[in-house]
Amino acid sequence: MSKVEEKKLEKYRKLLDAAYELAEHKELVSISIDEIVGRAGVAKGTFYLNFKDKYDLISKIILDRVCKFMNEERLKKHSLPPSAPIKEHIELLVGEVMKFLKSNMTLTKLIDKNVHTCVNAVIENRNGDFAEIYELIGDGLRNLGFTAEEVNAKLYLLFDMIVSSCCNALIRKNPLSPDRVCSQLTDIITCFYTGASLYKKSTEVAI
Amino acid sequence: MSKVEEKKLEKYRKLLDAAYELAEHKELVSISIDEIVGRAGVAKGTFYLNFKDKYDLISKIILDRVCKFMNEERLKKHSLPPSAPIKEHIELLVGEVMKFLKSNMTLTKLIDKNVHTCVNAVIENRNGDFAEIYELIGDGLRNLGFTAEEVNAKLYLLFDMIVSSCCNALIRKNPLSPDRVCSQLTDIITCFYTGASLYKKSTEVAI
Amino acid sequence: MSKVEEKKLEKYRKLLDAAYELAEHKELVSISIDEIVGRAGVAKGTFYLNFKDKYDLISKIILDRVCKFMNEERLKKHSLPPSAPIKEHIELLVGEVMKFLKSNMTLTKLIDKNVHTCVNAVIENRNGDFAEIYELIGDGLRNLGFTAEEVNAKLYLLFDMIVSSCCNALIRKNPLSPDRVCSQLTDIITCFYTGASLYKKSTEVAI
Amino acid sequence: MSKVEEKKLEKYRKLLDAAYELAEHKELVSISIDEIVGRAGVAKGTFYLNFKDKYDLISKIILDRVCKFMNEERLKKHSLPPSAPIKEHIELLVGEVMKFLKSNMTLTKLIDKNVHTCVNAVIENRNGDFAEIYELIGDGLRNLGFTAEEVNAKLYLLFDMIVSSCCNALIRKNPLSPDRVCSQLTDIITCFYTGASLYKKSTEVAI
DNA sequence: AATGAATGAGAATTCATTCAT
DNA sequence: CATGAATGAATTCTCATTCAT
Repeated sequence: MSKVEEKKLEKYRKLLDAAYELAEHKELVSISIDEIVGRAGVAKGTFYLNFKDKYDLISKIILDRVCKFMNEERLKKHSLPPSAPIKEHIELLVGEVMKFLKSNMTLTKLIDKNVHTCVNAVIENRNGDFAEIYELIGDGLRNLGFTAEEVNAKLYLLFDMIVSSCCNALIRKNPLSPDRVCSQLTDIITCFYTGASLYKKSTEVAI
Repeated sequence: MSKVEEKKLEKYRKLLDAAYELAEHKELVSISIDEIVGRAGVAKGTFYLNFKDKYDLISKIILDRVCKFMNEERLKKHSLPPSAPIKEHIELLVGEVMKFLKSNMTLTKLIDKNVHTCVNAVIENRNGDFAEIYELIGDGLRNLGFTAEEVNAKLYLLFDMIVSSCCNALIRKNPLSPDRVCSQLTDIITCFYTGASLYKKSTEVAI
Repeated sequence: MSKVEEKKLEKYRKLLDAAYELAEHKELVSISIDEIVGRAGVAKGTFYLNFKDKYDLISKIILDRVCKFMNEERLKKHSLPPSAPIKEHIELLVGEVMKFLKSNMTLTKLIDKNVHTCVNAVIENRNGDFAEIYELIGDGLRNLGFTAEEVNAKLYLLFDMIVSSCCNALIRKNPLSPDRVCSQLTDIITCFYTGASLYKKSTEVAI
Repeated sequence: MSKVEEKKLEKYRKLLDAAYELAEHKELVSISIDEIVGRAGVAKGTFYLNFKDKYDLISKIILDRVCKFMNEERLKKHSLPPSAPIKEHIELLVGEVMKFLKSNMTLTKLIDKNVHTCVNAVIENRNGDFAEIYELIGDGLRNLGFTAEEVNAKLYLLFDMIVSSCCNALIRKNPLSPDRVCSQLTDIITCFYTGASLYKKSTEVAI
């Protein structure tokens, strides 16, 4: 990377970080571009060299942060042997998503207003440890006989429910606490999983 | 109701409707109070006599509209005998929610940005035909042995998933079409239901 | 007029005058709304209560000023008996337009960039002494046998030439001085007038 | 021309053309240098190597295009024998100016805001077929006994009227259609011409 | 000569809110 | 209660111009 390109990238990062830091104290929507560039220490025009507008910036912040999550050691460290019961894998995933969001409340507030931006970003860019656990759950469903397309659809909706419910619990606490949400989500997904296996078997039988 | 009160209420309704009609063409966030009072045909000061600010107005619009949904004939007309298989009840509910939102895209866009405002409004104010179907599904879970609190938590999360996913499908179409979302949601919830019955039984057995 | 309406009108006038005064030193296009409201001593929002934007303001300034011209005594004072030769009427009109513009260079610069706004404003709103002289010339043409529509077209084009050429002479001096333009315009229009009479006669004869 | 000079000229032309093409969709005043260099495919700094600013560019565009008009075959193709009645020469000139502008509306809009830039450019740089027809009309006036200076003044004012009125008719259509403007301009100038011959004769007699 | 990243002053416009009538 | 003129801070975004490479 040339020196010029490096400098450009540095400014991009500074803007991303400045915005995130400001979002810790105020809603990003009500933070002005002036404040962001002021904190980043760049000229106002530079903002528009990097982002179309504030909403573009928000998308890019979310993408940046969730990519980090997916490579985090945390999923690996606690990770289970692939042979562990599916319920434990679900519990691990749900629990780690919640923990991650809990320790990044600023990000959580951003995601809460942009759930689908986040879900799409995660699924389209999945990699690292997250990708592994994601595939594992998918494999289970595939083994039950669902087509690849059905598996994707189900994973998408389930992951959407996880993200949306975790954010809601952390922000509004209400009507369910984060812990309750974790256990209920695990419950629901496990029941679904169990039911799915039955459902498939009976379908097969029916045929 | 006195004549004065009637007039006041009429202005309140006019404001609500004007805002909703305007939201059909533009994002409500970017509609000014000026435009709303202009279309409603009342003075600007009158707005502040009725609402704290624009966000208060948005909440009241959502509440107003979902209350109408819950009393609609549609749920009753197609309604099944309570003895029908649970899957059919779920299918009916999911299908009718999607149909309602599809024919109220303006409302759908509002809800998409305020999912939990909507879910809370619905669950707290549930009545009419919607309440019946809601109770029916709850009864099933209760019969499986879940505590009232657990039933509420599960219904909340499931309903949140329904609303959130329907809005997403209708607005972004992507990655799943509305029809796919309906069938997948029904699938997931039915599997969950089936699994839940097994889960409970095995728990009981385990105990 | 109520007190409130009076106050509103006063602010309107203040804005019109402030803008005109500022235009004496700078091009109106490069004067900011800030400067205008600053000089007028009203709030910035008030500007937008009165004008759509700066171009709307410019049109209204031109209209305001040319209406004043049309009622000025100057045309009356020197006025000729209607029976005077047409050339003298034309000379008077051209001369007075030039004198008026010369003593209102700020207005002249505005009109130079908006010739047709001005010509339309003048012709549509003509009244006072200007209207009289305008009609007189029109009468002459009508007497020659031109239809009303033809008379209007010719007057429009001739007046357009007068305004456009006077502005050009005063601003660019070049290639013709204001005096040369006056005499040449008078010449051209008089020749046209003379020729028109011949032209019409020969047409009649031809028929 | 050296290779370097050729490349430079090519960039100059690209900028001129890019600006003109952009002006087909938007007012040139509100087109940014950024857009122009973007479309031309050159760097921003290059713009300033070629033009002082945007207004310099506009002048150069007008000059470039009207020079093309003056060499067009169209005037020659339809051209009349010099002995044809003067009215036919005027009609040809007016008609061809209108046709040219009609088929170059983008240019017409530019000229409308810069009538005198255009008129000066045309008269100072006249050549080709246009120069011929221009001289022919001038000769007629000279033969009537006007001095060279008077002829120039009259031609300037008449040509100014032609350009200004054609632009106005094409852009605002109102109050006169392009066709009406053509016939009225021909009428006015022909009447002027006829009247001028009388006028001159009577002056001579008077002397 | 050519580039294009960076600048930052500055312009237009909006809009929630107040308050005298 | 209702009105709507007035406010002016705040915000977004543009853009001509510079200058290091």
